Amino acid sequence: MKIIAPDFDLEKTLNCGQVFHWQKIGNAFAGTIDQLPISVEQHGAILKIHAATRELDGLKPSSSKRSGNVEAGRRDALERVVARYFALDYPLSKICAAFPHDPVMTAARDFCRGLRIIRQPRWECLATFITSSMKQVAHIRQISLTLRKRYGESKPILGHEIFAFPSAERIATLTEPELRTCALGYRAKNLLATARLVATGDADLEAWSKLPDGELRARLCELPGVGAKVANCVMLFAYERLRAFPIDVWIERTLRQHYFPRKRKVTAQGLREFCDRYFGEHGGYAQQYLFHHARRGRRAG
DNA sequence: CTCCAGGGATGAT
DNA sequence: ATCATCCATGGA
Repeated sequence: MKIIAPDFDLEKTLNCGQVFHWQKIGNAFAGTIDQLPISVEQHGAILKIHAATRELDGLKPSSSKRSGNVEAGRRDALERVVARYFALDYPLSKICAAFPHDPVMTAARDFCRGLRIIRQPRWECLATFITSSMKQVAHIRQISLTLRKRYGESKPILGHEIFAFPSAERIATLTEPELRTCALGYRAKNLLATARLVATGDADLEAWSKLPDGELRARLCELPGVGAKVANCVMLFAYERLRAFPIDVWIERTLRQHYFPRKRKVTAQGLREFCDRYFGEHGGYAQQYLFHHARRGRRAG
């Protein structure tokens, strides 16, 4: 099926470092939206979507009455799932127009046109970013793939086998030595401990969605392996908190270089306060644009 | 080979 | 409150 996706760049959205499991197959990207395996191919403002029919029947039925047309119901459900995941309902042009008007931000905005912050499943996003500490994007992708292949559910799409991210309950059944064989290193202990908290319900990721930003960040930071940076990533990518501003080594380098040139003695706390004040309501979006531009903006390839 | 990566926890100033 | 160190692993 096809859906219209204005102000959207699929490749930038999936390769900007916010999500780590989508695989390029020909001109399409294959992956899962939570448990649903799909492939997506972009042609201008049109997205061509493929999904297995039997998987669609597990989706919630449409609220609009379609007079018992099963096929139409499936298409409607699939369109809603895809549009929600890629956040096609967000007014991207307005968000970008509200960015600060400085040369650095303008260059990033031009480079990242069509990049959207997507709505990721909470546990999947949290678990992935726990494994991200001091890792390059390429290796985070490799860890995600290994976890999915070993402990996730297999889902065929377009003749390829892809895998859903394993549940917290599944991870919680493992031992630390088992997890370490997925090349997680010291992060295995944190992932396992957090999986157990989520599996038992002591950490209720869904209920936390009702908390204000400060309390949500505090709850996330109580989890093993989650500090301010990972918490802000999860808030931005899985809780729709567009103000959350993750500061990693790339962003810190960019900020110091372009916004505080020739100035020593800018503390981490000082940077934090500057980001909150200067980038404001959609700071997370601005951050992601700066991040992607800094990483991929002027590379050789 | 060396350097570094979407950091966090802990302990010492 | 800020700084130093350690933690595993692999890409560049």
